[in-house]
Amino acid sequence: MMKKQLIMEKALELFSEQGFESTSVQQITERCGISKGAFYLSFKTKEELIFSMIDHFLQQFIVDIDQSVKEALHKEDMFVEFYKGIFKTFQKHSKSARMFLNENTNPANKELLEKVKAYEVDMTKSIAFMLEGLYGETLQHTKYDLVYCIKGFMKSYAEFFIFADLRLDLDQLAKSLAEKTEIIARHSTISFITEELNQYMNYHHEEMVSQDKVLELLELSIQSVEEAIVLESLQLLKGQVAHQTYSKVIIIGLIENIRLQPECKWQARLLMKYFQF
Amino acid sequence: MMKKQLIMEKALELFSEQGFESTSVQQITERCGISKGAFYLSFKTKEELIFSMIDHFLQQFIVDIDQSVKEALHKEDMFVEFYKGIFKTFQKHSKSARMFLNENTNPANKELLEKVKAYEVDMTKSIAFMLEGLYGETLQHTKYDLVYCIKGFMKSYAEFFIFADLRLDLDQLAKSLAEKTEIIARHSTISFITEELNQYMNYHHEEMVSQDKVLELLELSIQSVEEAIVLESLQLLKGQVAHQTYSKVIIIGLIENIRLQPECKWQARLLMKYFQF
DNA sequence: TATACTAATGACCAAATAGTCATTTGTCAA
DNA sequence: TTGACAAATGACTATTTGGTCATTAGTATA
Repeated sequence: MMKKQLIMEKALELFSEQGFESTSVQQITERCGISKGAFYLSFKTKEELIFSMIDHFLQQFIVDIDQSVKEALHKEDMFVEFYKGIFKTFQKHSKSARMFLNENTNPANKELLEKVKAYEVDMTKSIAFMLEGLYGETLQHTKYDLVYCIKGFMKSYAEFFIFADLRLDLDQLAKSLAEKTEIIARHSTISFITEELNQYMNYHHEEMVSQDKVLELLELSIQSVEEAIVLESLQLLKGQVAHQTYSKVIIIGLIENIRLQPECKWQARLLMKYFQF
Repeated sequence: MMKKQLIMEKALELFSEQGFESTSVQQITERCGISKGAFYLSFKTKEELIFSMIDHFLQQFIVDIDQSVKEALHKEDMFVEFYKGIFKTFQKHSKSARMFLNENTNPANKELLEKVKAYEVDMTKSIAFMLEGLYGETLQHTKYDLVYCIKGFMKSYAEFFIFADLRLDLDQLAKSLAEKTEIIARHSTISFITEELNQYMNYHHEEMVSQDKVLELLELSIQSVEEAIVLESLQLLKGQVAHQTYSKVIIIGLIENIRLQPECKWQARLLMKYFQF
């Protein structure tokens, strides 16, 4: 449905400018050039719009961050690549990023906060995964602190991307932060965040990957995808989620088939989680 | 006026729970146990309340941070002391901190954003000042990056204080972050934030210290302070702001007289700025 | 007790809010 | 041209919002 897309895009602008609470449905419909009734044909309530938006935009955002991690992994200058990817994502999705940063502290709505937190946990885990890839066991007890340092760097330097419209030297920034990250990784000895504390802060908020949820999302993709191979892979995967049939290697292959399709990136991610690969 | 205090305190609770926009005057008056009319005897509008609150609570907050810096300066474990002070402040003013973090990204109101940003700039300068004290010129071109790293650490670890109610080992946390900070200071060579970029991000938002503003705030203190020495110092300082009379050393002495009075801490800070000491 | 004054109340207002629904418009195939 | 169906409209409602003001309660002085 094209209308939904339009509404979400214009709403994102308004939300990133004013926040959720101070944006009215009226304003949204005005900016879209549609009537109030038309809005309620696409979304049952204003809340439903907000939740849809969080899923829609933060999924894109997280998938890109994930991609940065994956591409950076095992490269010579892993952290440089990582930070470059991160901040490119910040530039590309600056409106989403702003909304993300705005509303993840503002607990006007408990459920909403949980949802945003869940995405942040996702990001946290991506970073931890990257560190494990590079340092293996050698980092062990300072790992989580390093994760929080990296997140701190991201949040602090995000200011430059989100609140000012500047031409910035991304390479220089990435090099600068990569150096700092490596230095900490190599020299830091005193840790604060224990395994347990990390568990408490993260797993606590983690979103469940339920069978129903996965099936629902797969169905959504199936209806919007055209390409034959992708479509068939999705259908097979849907069958697999309902009743296990194929072996691990086949499933991975099927996920690989859909992974690059823009509409399926999140589904691919979720399936990996669901099958615990 | 006692009513004002009561309203601001209860409003702080509500704002830190729900944010500005989703808190109504009705809710505030209910929690205070007063009528709607009584509210408007203390504040002309809801906006005036918000602005008063930002000044009231963020001034306390910044003064405490400042104090942490001052007390830490030149000590053996400067950074440990600094971080300990910072996070104690976070615990003590957790509601203010939450409001601060909530609303400094949410530009529902431009003026409000400017005000909150101005306080953040204040904090940034405090940290820069501390670094200058410790490293002098040796740090020069990586100084501002270090400031942003420290701010990043603060923001990232603030999560533990503001969104969870945990018993935390502050000493361990302070040691851990101090070590990281020192490591970066000592080993980092690649900088990103130039003098100019820092100027652009900070001085841009800096709040003017106008004569009128200082006089107004001094008058406010004069009316609320009882102690003779403090009161007389305030009056002399007010005269001094209006027409220069005394020498620098005398003025500093007078500021010293008022500095420890809780109601005057912010005034002391502002006077130092105003006279450019 | 009578007077004067301030502090506090809550019914009231206009404006804005999220959400509804009878009606109109647009677009097909027959 | 007609009829059937979906898409879109905007006047409407019920509720909530920030803010006002005639009235009342409380208190101190004469």
